[in-house]
Order: sequence, then C-alpha cells, then structure tokens
Amino acid sequence: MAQSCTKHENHACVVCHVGPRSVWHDLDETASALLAGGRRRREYGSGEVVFVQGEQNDGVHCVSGGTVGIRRLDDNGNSVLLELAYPGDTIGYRSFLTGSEHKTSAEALGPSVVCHIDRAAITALLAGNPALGLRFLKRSIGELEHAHDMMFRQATLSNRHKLVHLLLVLVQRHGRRHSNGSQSIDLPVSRRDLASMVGTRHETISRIIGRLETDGVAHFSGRQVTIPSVEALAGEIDRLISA
Amino acid sequence: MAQSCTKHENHACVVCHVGPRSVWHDLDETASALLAGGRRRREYGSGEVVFVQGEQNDGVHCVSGGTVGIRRLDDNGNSVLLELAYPGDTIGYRSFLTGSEHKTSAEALGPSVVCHIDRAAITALLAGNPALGLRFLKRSIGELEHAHDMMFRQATLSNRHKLVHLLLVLVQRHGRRHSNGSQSIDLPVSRRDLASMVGTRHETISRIIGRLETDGVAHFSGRQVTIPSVEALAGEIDRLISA
DNA sequence: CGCCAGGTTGATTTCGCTCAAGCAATGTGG
DNA sequence: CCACATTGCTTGAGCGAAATCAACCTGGCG
Repeated sequence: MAQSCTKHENHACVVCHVGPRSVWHDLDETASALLAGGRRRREYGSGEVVFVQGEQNDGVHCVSGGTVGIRRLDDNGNSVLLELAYPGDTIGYRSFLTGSEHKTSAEALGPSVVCHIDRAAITALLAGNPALGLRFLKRSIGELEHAHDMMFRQATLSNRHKLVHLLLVLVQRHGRRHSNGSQSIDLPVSRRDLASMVGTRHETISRIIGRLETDGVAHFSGRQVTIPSVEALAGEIDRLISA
Repeated sequence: MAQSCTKHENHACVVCHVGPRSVWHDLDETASALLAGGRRRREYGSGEVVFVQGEQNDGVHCVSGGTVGIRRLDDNGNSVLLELAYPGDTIGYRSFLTGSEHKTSAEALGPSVVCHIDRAAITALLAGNPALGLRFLKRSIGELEHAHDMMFRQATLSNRHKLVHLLLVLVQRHGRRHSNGSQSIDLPVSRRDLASMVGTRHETISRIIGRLETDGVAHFSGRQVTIPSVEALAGEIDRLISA
C-alpha cells in the first residue's frame, strides 16, 4: 500500500520522490533541487478537477494522496472513466511530452493531494537525466499493456464478468480485510462510472449488482461493497481461463 | 502512403531508416552502422508468425513492407486483433524494453517484409542515442492514445458504428480511389478478426454487413469492400458526434 | 418544503449470442 | 479427376441479455 503524505504537509512530498511507483524516485541532488523548485502541492476536494480535456498542457501532475480518475468525454455528454491514478502516479505526462492539449480530464475521486510540476522544471530534468525519459517510457508501456488487457476483456468477457473483474481490481487497492475473511470496499466511483468502465449502461449495472447479491458473492450498500469470499469471486473468472 | 521496399531487396531497408513513421530515421553514421550490422531482413508469407505470445523477446522487429497484425490470445482459444502495423512501424519493442516475454503475437496479414534487429544492437543504440528512447516514448504514447480511443468507442458506440469506424480507418490505409468517387478496400483480415476488433461474434459481423449492404453504404464480396461514398459512411458516425 | 442528483425497478423492444445447418472455395490423397 | 475433409462465411430459429423509456425512491441541500 502506498503511503499518503497528508502527515507531511509542511515537507516536500515524499511519495513523489521515493515512492517505488513514481518516476521521480532516486534523482541526484541537483535534479531534486530542480524538482523541489518547480513543484507546487495542492489539495483537492472530492469531484474537483485537476485538468480538463482540451485544455493546453502546462506541466505534469503527480498524485501524492487519494485517488484520481482519468476520464474521456465527447460532445454528446458521454463519459468514460479510462483509468485510476494513485499516489506515486504521474499524470498528464502524455500531452506534455507530445506538446498537445490534454486528451483526457482528471478529477479527484475523493479528498486528494496532487502536486503540479511546471513545464520548465520537467524540461530541464529530462534534458539532464536520460534515465527519467526511460522511466516515463516504462510507465507508458505499462499503461499500454493495461489498455490492451482491457481491450481484450471488452471483446471476450460478458458484462457480469467484466464487473467482477473490476471489483477484483478495486478490492486489491481499496479493500479492507475483515476478521472473518471477508473484505469491504469503499467504491471510489459512482454507478454511472462503473457502467462506463464495464462498457454498459448504469441500469444494467444495477441489475447485475442485483444478481451478484442474490448469488451471495457480493453485497452492495451505496458505495460500500462487501465480498464474503474474494476467492469465490475470482473463481468466476478463473473458471473461464482454466476451462 | 508508405513505400514498401520490395524493390530494394539487395539494399538496406530504406523504410526502417528514413520513413517518417519510423523511430530509426535520422541516426548518425556510427548508429546507422550499428543498425545495419544488427539487422536481418526477412520475407513472410500470408499468415506466417513474426513472434509468438509468451516467447522470450530477442530484439525488436521493424515492418518494412506489407501489414502485420498484433494479436492477443487466451487459453480458451479466444483471439483479439489489437492493432495493425505498417511499414515504418517498430513492433515487439515493449517486451524488449521491459525485458519480459512477448505479451502478444505478431503475424503477417499478407506477403510482408520485416526486419529483425538483435538485442545487442538496440541496447547499444539506446545507450548512445538518448533521442531514440524519446522516440520510442512518443510512439508508445501514440499507441496509448489509440488504445484509449478504442476503449472509449467500445463503451459508447453500437456494434454497427464500431464496424463503420473500423472500415473508415481501413479505407484510409488500404483504400483504392475509383474514378467515380467510390473507394475499394482489400480487407487484410478475416471476418473473425473483424469481429474481434469490433468486440462481437463473427455471425453478428455477417449480419451487420448484410444491413450495410441493404442500406447501400457498402458492398462486400469476400475481402473486397466497395464504398460508394466514404463521406456518407463517415456521416453515420459524425451524426452522433455533432448531434 | 420542494428540488435535484443518483440510484433502483419495471415494461417493452431490440439486439446479439448460441446452436445448427448449409454453402462455396480450397486442398488432399487415392 | 473425383471423393472427401477443411476452412471461412452466411443464414436461420430460439432465447437470453441489454438498451430504452419511464416511474419512483432516497438522501442531501437550498
């Protein structure tokens, strides 16, 4: 579990520097100084927007606490939550590196802390640290693998299986283990967003949730989900793979 | 349109060096020599595999002629065609850079020419040319944007609209303009693969094709597609966006 | 208190999946 | 050259799933 830095408000954000997920860890002194100078920390309330699709890029952001949703919109009001970013993740780096406007929006899905690193600082950092570019490359490749997995699932799994898979992913990051072996999640997203992630309508998500309830594999109450046996839930998908 | 290098069989592959799509263009002399030494050209017949999912990576490949399909498989025999690679595209670089086994398979979708660049050569090239890493980064980012677009469409468009969109993409690269304004495509893929790209079953693709025929917006005959008016076809999707 | 956003539920229709049959093109071995 | 299998595609019937449209509920919140 990555550490939030809400306890270090007065200090430099540790997560962005040393978090193993972060591209910024393990920089030399001059680079660290450069980073410290160009970074500005800010707290976001639930629903607050970090950057907006279409807006011109003005540097990158690094999540240091909370959860940030990356969303794509179209002119018809359709909204798809493409991915979730957690402490240590750098976001908005794609439009920075390609010098284009933001292709997605980012918003805090709960109280969050996000640092902004300005254009000049990163440009200087990249010029002085070739390794930094490679780390961005690895991160980008990781996201690409993730997207390919997603595309594959979208094409092969049923809606129910896709929702189950999503729950299994969320439980890893947001799950609280209970004494009796069950786990609970505080969903960071609305039903509509769940629906967009599964690729269906929110009414359908409601109904699938109903079926999961009657099957006893998950219990939903608002954004609270309790899963009696994560193994049983995972079995729904593994069965497909091993069958 | 990118040039195939089938006419330069005895020479070094030009596309890989100077193609604007290629990450290898515009290298200095020593780098070019390094590249020339580590590269081996090979022709592939239709259906021949370039590399196989699960196999250990042994360098990268650069498409220099034809079309190569990037495919993901699972244990149940499900197959999804994730993307198409064209002359100038470098493939298999992700597993190379992350030092892992191939996460996808690549196969020639028609007579193709693909160069292989061995491990040692790229490692040396990357070490000596920081710019090369950045080019891989940009390419990776481009693929990621593409994957996000795909995810968005999968979640918002109907199967018919997804197929129409796919046809519009294919016509750009494979289309032959006819004198009366219509365009023809030689589809590089089977109906099953079309289905996997749209995220549905091949029977459904057959039926959608039937409807496109009766609506007169496209005519299918085997892998030959004729589109009387690409604009009319594009209108099916634009209507959604502007509506 | 009324309003509103988010969520659930219901009724209806459309759509897509499954299973199954049929068909054309291709290849193969006798 | 033919019988035969194979592969890729199409078509049909039946059924289950999901989209749509609509009503309604619930918990904030001005």
